[in-house]
Amino acid sequence: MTRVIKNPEDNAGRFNFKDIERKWQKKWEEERVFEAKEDSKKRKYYVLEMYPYPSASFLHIGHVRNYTIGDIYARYKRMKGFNVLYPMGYDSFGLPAEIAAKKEGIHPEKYTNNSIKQIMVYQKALGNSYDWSRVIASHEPEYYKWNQFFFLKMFEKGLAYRKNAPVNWCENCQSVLANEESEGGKCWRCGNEVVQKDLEQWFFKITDYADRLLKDLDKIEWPERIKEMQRNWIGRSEGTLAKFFFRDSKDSLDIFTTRIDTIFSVTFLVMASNHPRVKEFVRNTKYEKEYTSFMKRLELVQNETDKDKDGFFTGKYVINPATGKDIPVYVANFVVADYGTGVVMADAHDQRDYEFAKKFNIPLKTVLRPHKDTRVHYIIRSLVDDWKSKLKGYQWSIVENDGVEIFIPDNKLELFIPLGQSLLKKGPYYFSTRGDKRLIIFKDKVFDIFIGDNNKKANAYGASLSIPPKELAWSQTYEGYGVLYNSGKFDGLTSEEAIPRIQEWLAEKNLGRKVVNYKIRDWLISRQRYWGTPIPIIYCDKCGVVPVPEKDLPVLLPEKVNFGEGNPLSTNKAFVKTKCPKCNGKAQRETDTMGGFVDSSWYFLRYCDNKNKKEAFSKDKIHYWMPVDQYIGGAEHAVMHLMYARFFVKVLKDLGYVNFDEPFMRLFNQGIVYKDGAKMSKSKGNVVFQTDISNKYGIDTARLFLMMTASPEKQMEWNDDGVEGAFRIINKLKRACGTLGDKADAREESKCNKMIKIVSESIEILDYPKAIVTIINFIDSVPEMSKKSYESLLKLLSPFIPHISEELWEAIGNKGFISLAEWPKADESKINEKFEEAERAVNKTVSDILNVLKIIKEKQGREGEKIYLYVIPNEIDNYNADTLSKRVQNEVKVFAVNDKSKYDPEGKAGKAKPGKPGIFIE
RNA sequence: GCGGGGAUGCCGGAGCGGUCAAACGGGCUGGAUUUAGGCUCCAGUGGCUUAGUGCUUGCGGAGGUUCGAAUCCUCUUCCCCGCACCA
Repeated sequence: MTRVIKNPEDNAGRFNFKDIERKWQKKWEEERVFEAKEDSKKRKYYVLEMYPYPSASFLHIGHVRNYTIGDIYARYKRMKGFNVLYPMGYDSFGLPAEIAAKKEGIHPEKYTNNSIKQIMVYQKALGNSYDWSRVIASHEPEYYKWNQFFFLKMFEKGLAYRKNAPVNWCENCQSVLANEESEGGKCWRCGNEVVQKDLEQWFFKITDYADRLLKDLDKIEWPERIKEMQRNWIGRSEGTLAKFFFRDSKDSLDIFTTRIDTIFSVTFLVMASNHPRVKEFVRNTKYEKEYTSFMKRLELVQNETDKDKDGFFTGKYVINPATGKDIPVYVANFVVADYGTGVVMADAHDQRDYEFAKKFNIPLKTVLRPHKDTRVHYIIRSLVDDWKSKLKGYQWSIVENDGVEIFIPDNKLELFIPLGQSLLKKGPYYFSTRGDKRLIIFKDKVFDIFIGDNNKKANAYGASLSIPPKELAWSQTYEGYGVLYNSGKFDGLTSEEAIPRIQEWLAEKNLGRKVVNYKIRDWLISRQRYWGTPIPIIYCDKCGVVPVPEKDLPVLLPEKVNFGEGNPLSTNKAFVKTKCPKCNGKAQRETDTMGGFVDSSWYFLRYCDNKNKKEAFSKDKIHYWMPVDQYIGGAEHAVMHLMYARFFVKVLKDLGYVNFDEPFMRLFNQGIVYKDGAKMSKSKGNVVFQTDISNKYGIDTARLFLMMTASPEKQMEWNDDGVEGAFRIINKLKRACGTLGDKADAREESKCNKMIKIVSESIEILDYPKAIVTIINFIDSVPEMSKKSYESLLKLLSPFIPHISEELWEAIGNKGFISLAEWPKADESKINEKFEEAERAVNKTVSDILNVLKIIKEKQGREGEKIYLYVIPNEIDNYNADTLSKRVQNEVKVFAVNDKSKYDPEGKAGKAKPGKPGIFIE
């Protein structure tokens, strides 16, 4: 399967990749080429990759790809003259270290330090241009001290608080999880089922920032899908809070709805089963039995998608504030306790409510029909001689001589069928509506039709559409906006008009108000694990919850704890037992630690000032470097790290520590590297290691291959064979080095400048494959280039293949690092498209000649004879004549007629006349 | 169900209204060089065909807009990703 080149280094002609890599990596380090210094005169650029978890003691080519994407950008910007900050560090707190500790009997700290040491060796072998003097690791007290510091600041402001709440618990990890970490009911880390538990936990009040987190998304250049995920997660919706009072009581149930326009339709309420008041309602009533059996049923189907509607009557009645009528309160399995108030008003204009009502025989009342102006128009494309008979049983009338308007009483839906001349061609035909996605058929007939939002458009599309027949059913609910009826004084209003009016009306009566609701929940930061930042809180028997005074920070993570006996920190008595900072009395420390996403919420700030002992970072340095200009990382953090970090920065701004709103101005999501159709993983055994490739071909080859094969944002399939292509390109580059000329001709200059232009533009937007392809094309089309072009070429390539570029840069007599050389500028005045045209002409001529040859040889049997070929000098200059000769393997002599003597000293060509093409055969 | 992204040769992928669909890489076929292999170089690689610088198709499917569409519009099928009974 894998083709192995025996000694690639021999083939490369004296290249010894390993030596070259070591040589330049050493030089870069010794001369501190990539260390960033604040310099107010220089424009800064901050490139950052999400800092890795140092668990793996190896790097696979997926890692290599991720790091290379950032390195290329950093190197490019550096050569462009920016003061580049490009750091690396480690997200070193977390569960894997603890698991390894348990398994192998190594202390997590030792395990982590070893891992970091190991991964650093591999990372350094990549030759990336990191500023290694700024390394940070979040498990170090110098780092996590500031987690505690910021926690205390947030505690002061009420942004960190403790509450008892139902939380996500992962049995496997033995810890709670944040909402964001529970992915579809599974633990994000281990995939274990997440269960609900009521626990007292620490939260950060991210909900206070929901609106800003949403609005500021417009300020940043992120992939749309990530922004969209965040928007969905924040889940802002404007609606109404309405009060439903109990009969003869001052007590009420609050509901949240976005569709207060349907309030007159509300004939019952539904509550979430775990709503705190449900138990109270049914206690000691005949409904308690129903409750118990429902809860049992619920558990059984908990993890099924598409559950049937289920629930029970609570025995309570409330008053519909609009109609004044008594309506029953049910518990239903489709109501989410977490969203809104956990109580929903139910009516005839919601599919779920409708189904529920049918099942429990609750009466329904419709109050909405579709808008006049959103009336659905149809075209029948078929020839319907008997169309009138099709409409039998429906109420219909001809409108304005060009259509049929049909009224279906049950559904309050009007259909409009224009009868233009473009219709009535061929069958079959059926009806469907757009917008609310409902489809309608006439009896059992199927109509081939198209829907437009107005008559004219429907006509325009009409002839073109064909919708395949389906078994269609008309759902009984109309869920869209429409026109109100059965709604008292609001009759005749559209939904859009009615919503604010009803809100006002309810507000006047103190029965409701306009509200904005968010889906996002507060960020649960407590973890019942050892390997994390201790939460700096003390519980005093007298004073209650007391923050650890700043001067006592950091609260060090105790070295000795027992694993497997619940919360590890609680097993260290000396740690737990402490004195109250306020009253000096007996007190206990908090034994939960902070989740790792706290660490990663501000690490990018610490890079700017990683050695600061007095503060987390100095303002001056932060304000010089921040925000991160280009952030690179996986999409899996869309609503976790990327949300938390944004929140954290906003908090820090409000606390006066930073002066910007957003941490990452541009975000880039790299794609995943697959092998044999699956994500690389040790357990699947489909891992291609960094060293597999770098030992054989050198790390530069691996980089080049990874970058040229697929756009960085795309997922890619690793293919061993493909590496050789990249390897050949490097060899070609090396060969070109041996034939450098003094001066470039106009053609070369044109091509070179064009290359510079395209490559620069492509790298700028991280379109690396395009940049590489452009460079390859240049090498192929100018095999013997001038030294100047070659130097430009090397510079353009150096971000991709830094070691080899340095080596060749030195080999052709340059001093200093190409890594610090100035990025070439394209001189657009030198670019001339006529050279491209000439090339096209050559290509065409080549195939012509080969065809002619074929004819002569095969058809005329004149093999072995000497053939002279003349071409028009305007189109083919001497360079291209040479190329032509080469490409047709010297079987044919090709030359420009205006330079006959040079190519035809014997005068054999004789009669060729300039300006006239011809083939002369001797 | 909702939202986002896709579908192009044997494969990975360019092109994103016209001047050239398939750049570039891999694979395959033939040739040159070579003791042989590798490396390197050249040509071919959607289909049809009588030699062609010719014809004809062809960018998931159907239809439309346009003088002209892989590219824009409509619908449809399938795939990937996210959210999911969010009122």
